[in-house]
Amino acid sequence: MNNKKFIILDGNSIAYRAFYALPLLNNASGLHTNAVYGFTTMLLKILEEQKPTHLLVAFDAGKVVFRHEDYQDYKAGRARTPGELSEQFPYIRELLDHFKIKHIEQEGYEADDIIGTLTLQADQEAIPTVIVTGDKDMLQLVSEYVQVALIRRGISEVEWYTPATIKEEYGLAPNQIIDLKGLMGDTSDNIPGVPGVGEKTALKLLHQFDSMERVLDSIDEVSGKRLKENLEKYRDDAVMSKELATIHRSVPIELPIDSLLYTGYESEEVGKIFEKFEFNSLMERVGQEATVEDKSLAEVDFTIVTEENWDDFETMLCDDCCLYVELDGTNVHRAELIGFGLEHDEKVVYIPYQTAKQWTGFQEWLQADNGKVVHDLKQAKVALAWHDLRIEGVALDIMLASYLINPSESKFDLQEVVKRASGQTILSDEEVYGKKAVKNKLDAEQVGAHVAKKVTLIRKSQQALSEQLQEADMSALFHDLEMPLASVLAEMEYTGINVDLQQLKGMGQQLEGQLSDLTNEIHQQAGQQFNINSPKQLGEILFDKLGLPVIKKTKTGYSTNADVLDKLQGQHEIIPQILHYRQLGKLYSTYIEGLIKEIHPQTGRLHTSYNQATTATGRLSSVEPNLQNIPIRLEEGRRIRQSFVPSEDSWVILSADYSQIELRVLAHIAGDENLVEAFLQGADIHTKTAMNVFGVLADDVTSDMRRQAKAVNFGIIYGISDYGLSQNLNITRKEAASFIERYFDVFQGVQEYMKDIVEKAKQDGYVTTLLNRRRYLPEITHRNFNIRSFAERTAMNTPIQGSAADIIKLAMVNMSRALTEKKLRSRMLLQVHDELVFEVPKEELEQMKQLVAETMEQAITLRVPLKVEVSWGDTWYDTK
DNA sequence: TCGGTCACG
DNA sequence: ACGTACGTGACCGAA
Repeated sequence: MNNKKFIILDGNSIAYRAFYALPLLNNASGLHTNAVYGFTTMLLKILEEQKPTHLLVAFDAGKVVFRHEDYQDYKAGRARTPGELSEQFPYIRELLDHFKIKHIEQEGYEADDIIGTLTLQADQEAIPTVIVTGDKDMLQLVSEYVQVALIRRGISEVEWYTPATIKEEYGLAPNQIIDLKGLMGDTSDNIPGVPGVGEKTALKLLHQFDSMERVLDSIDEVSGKRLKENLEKYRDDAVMSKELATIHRSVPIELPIDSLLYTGYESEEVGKIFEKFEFNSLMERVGQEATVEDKSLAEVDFTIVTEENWDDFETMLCDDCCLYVELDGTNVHRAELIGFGLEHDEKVVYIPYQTAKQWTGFQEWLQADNGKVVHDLKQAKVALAWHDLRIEGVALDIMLASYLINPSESKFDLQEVVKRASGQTILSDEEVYGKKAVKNKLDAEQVGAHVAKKVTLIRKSQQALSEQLQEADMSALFHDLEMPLASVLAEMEYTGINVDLQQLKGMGQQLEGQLSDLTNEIHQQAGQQFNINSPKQLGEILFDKLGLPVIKKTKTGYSTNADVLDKLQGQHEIIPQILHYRQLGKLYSTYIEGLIKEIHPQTGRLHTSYNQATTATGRLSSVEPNLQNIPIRLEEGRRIRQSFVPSEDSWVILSADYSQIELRVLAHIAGDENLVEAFLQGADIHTKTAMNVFGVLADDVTSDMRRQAKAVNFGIIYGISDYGLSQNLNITRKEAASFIERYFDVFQGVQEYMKDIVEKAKQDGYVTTLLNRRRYLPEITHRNFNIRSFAERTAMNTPIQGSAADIIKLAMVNMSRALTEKKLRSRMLLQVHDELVFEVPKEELEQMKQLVAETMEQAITLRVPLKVEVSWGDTWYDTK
């Protein structure tokens, strides 16, 4: 019986991981703490989850490591440890001392070798042991008693390795990991390996021959001429690489595992060091109180307005008020109105809905043009509309202001917005009302107290937000675009779009039949019943039972997405059936059942909610239901649109979409001569691109060339990478790179733009759209290549996507005004990023076709014309 | 609650 | 040190 648990941490490796995964944190005295912080969170996780009885942290010694004696270039390729990291090592040791955790470094040896030596002891003494590291090489030490916890995805996760999981992932035993590395090398340590041998080839060889030595002894039997030559030629490198990769397990240290007994830390001691590093957020985890300032707002004095006393408050109904509308329920179209919070000159009242319904003075004030300040104007407008109330005259919506100031924030509910603007906090609705919204059941006193705080904080946030808008030069964008748009959207949402329920149900029945047939056939072909909707079960059928080749893996197992299944086409008759099943299943669950559930009981229509403060680029999004992703690309799905119909007889659906708006915006912003010229000529842009990229005349552009050119154009908009394009087109990276090169040869202005915008983002820390919408990109200077690259692509894409969003928003505001001015009965119903959908009485059709096209095309003047295509029909499906 | 998948621009 | 196109939301199964 052995109830010991020995954990050994690879100190350098964890610190490295933490350093590169986290932004450079500073404490008040300017000390960098990100590696220390990351190390600490990992340590706490280990202590809490694993409860080790014995514990040690091993570090590399700062001096020459013995491997250098064999191979001068060992680790030469690796960038020198940055000063910001090396200065943190002493602090990590100090931290460990406060935790009373032993740590060790041994002159001339790496942490690997110390760990190798100690785990050998653990093996011999049969002590269950875990190595915590970010270094895959350590997998060679795995055994019956020794597991590796490999740090993944930054530092947020660990993946556990036992002999069985290594077998599963690589088909190798732990000691073959060094053969693998000998053959394939490791660029990060500058271990050469054999040129042309990557992980795939190395694994194939090892599966066939078992060890690197056997591979080298049997080169004759290896398939592939080039491979044979390389193995022969770089034989010595392979041998040396394997030696370099081998962890030495006989470091001369006298350190019995029994001496590493860990009896835990003293909360107070650890608290002291956390205080030094300012790890406030971790205090509670070690049993110390976090010394955070109390920023919560004190109780606010308020009065509940009733029929008896409302005369006393008439004077508050004036020009300088903050207003908050309290709802019960999350869906605004089904929500109950609870009451109103009103603030003027530091006086606060709470007006229960019942009172508001009676108080005509208040209702008149609601509609008056008196410069109210609110949070979420659109929500207020829609909720009030459902209760036959109207609100007008709002000058400032603090939610929208906060969104413009930084659209990348994750939340814009009142609590978060006011916290950012004023620094003050109040309880969340959930904390006040409990999990389910049951505000009706709380008395007016309790609800009033909460609402009074909310409206008080709107006031406290107002000024800071206005100033920040001004400083960022976004006042015009705010007042002339986003604020009016909120009202336009409110009307669209409240209007809703009519659906033909019978039509939907009919399609549903048809789909049910097809799905059940498909299910039977798939089960038959699989030879057993299983849940086709479960990627896990499907993976087991396809790859374990039917033995199809594994194309891609996910974190949790086999990948079975459409890309993968496409590559398996032709290998088994089950594949096309599964693809078909997936397609129909999606239609049924999301677009038949899903939409039917959302039909409003009172109107029989679909009332979506647009989120005006969600996307980082300035686009809208649509929820409950999402009407911005109704199928169109495949005919079977497209028919869903047949159930989107006008709400009155002899009306039609009219749809207008911008043609190539993003590429036109790019042409304008980049000022690229060729691209501008192409649009001025009215050319088919994808054909034009194909001509340039493939160097052929218009008549010689094949449909396949056009398809590839189209993908290149998309790639350009997304911030192109050769890898991304190669994935999309299923071509090699080299081919993709050459497409891109030829594109940039022709469209040099575009290339210039891409370079400049990234440079500008680095300078300013943000990028902007045509209407000065801003998106911050702090990660554009990140040390981690991936994170930085992502920010660079975002810098290229956001001005394009965001400007297109600006333009259609502008068109919507103008269109709404035009409808009112011209007293038209037509209604704007939906926005789908580059498309507007209306319902139109036939008498207005001719006028509307003109008006919509003109309004959208003239929304803004660019170096290139904007083009709008208008179509109409009896259903949304027929607008093509 | 999270990850995989898939619908849209 | 190290994986990828940009921006979303809904549904399902598995934990």
